[in-house]
Amino acid sequence: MATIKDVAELAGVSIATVSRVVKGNGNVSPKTAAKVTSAIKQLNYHPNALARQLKHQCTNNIIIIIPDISNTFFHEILHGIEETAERNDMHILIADMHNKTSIEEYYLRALMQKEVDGIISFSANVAQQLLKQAANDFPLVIACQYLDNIDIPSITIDNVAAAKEICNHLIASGKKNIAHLTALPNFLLYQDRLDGYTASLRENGLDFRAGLIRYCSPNIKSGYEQTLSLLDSGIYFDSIFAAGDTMAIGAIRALKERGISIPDECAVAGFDDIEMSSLIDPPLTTIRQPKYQIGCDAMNMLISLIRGSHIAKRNIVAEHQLVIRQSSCSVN
Amino acid sequence: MATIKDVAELAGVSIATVSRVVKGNGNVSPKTAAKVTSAIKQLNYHPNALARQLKHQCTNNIIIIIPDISNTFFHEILHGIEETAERNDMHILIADMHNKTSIEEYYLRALMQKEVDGIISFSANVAQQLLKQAANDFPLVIACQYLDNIDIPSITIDNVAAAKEICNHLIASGKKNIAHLTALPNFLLYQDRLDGYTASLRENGLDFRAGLIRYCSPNIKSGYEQTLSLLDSGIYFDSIFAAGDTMAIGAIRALKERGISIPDECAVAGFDDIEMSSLIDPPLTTIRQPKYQIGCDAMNMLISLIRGSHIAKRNIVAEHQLVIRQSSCSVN
DNA sequence: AAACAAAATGTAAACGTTTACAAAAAAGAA
DNA sequence: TTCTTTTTTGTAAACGTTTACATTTTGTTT
Repeated sequence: MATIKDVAELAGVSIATVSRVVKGNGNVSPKTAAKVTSAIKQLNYHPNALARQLKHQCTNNIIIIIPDISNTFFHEILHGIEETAERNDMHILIADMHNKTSIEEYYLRALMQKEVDGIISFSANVAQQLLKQAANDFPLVIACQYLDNIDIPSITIDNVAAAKEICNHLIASGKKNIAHLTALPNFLLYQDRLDGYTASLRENGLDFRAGLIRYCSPNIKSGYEQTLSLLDSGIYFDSIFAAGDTMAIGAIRALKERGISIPDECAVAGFDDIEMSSLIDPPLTTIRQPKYQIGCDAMNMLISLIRGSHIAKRNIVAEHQLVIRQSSCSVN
Repeated sequence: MATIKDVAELAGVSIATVSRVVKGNGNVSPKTAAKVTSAIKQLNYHPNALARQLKHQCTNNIIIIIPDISNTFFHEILHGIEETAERNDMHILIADMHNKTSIEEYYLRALMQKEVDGIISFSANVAQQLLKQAANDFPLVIACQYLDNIDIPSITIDNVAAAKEICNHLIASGKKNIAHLTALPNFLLYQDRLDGYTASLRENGLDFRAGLIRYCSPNIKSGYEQTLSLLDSGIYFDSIFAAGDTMAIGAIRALKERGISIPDECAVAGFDDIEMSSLIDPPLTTIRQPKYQIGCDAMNMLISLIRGSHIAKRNIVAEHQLVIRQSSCSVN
């Protein structure tokens, strides 16, 4: 590997001059520039990024921590992030946790070690102590994750209110026995949605029945399996609220397979409004999150943090929207 | 930001000693270690990763370049990559090109500047010169992309043979008018699949008709639209071979919407065997790529390149498999 | 041709680590 | 106690850049 020194030697100039040529803007005479350029070509020289970053104390790289990249929910958010990043000359890299918290921890450490300029995390699944410490001294934004009263820059919708709203809708449609598919509550947001569900029942004078709650992994297969198991359990229900569209899609598959009519015999509602939800049969009633906008806002927030500029709001609550489709209402 | 110097000063030792304590293995007396540890805590010191990497000349980070992260085809491959990486203490980061070649170029440059230890790219959509140069001196593996006779470590299936095989299957099922949905041929692999299609026609004595070829973006929506446009064109066809499952799924949606029975009036075949393909109605006939294995192999290859060990095969051809489902055969 | 200003180049000190090597301190053996 | 050996510590030179400052070269003005 040729270094700047080799180039300087070959071109017969000082390393400072080489650096100026590489950077482009420095005052260097055309003759010298030509000599240097030729030496660079000849040696196939590439400036070392680490040395440069060390000197500049910044990398222009930022990392997005995603719990599971195959969850399509994140894709549109990523668009928003990517486009905002590009406008600001930042480069984003995605760390797929694959639901392993060790990965989140690793990159939070990388942030504190200045290996990257900032992080947007869609997980918050490590020791609160670590999160707090990272957010305190470094640019970190938590998105789509509720945090129990620690002050970290964040953006999220109001999951409790949204879940309540969609359950109220089911109840208003005449359903009184709502089953709930949720995911393991290591993510607080599933806890929030469960809270919204119970709040809705309570406010409508319905009983909470533990037998109607099923824990899934947040994917189609698991939603499918848990719905079958629910059907086999013999417990009566006339609707399903799944805390994620993937689980809801699995539920629809199971119901159809058993010949149960949707929504008449059993209505289904999801959460997130992923792309597939409007395409399946029947189209899925769900909560739409302003995904693209969340991405943009999260990135803008992070950039402000990196630049040290003032942040108007450290905790943004984005607007959600109830999207009613045929899975919950015959007449639309 | 506290540096190693600050810690050394506070603890009253040399920076070498601090370094030894941080690293963990060095010979340092318990008393000194305690002093240093306390100073580290007190100053909230985190070693600078860039300085460390500069010294070590390696980062343990490798980048995966993906054309479009929302293409589920890549997700299972990523599993293979991630698990192999973890076993080897490497950390992977995903660069989503979002189909912009500028991003691929940027990270190839990052590789040459030693910002990362290696790259696996699922794109090859920049100047061949750049690719060649990068692969020549740095650890780079191209996966799932055919490269026109340049010698770069790679792994791929035989796209021509696979496409031929699936078209032969359609023809053997009695279809004689196969439409083809393909994607813009900036990716050579689509060219390959088209070649397989034409080869199959030729070998079976059927005419190639340009009107049966439609160019899509490789996603559901575009497959849907192009199929509708094909139907509206009035050109007769009795089957569709889509060069990707997402396009095929769009095609199925369009056919169903128009009340055309699958596979009797029109058979459909895809390519890739993504998760959704076995779940839709009717299940999709397709070519399965050994995705997980491709991920493992690509990563292992890259690790060998990084370690400088000998590589048995620089160009791996993975085995594909024709998966026949109901979208092409009523009786299965 | 001398005096000056402007442009081009070089020198050397950073950036924050790691690590050979040297030196000092502690422990063990005689 | 004195001499070795072992353990612990420190010194200083890397790693490959950038950049303030000093110096030299070039060009302009008189």
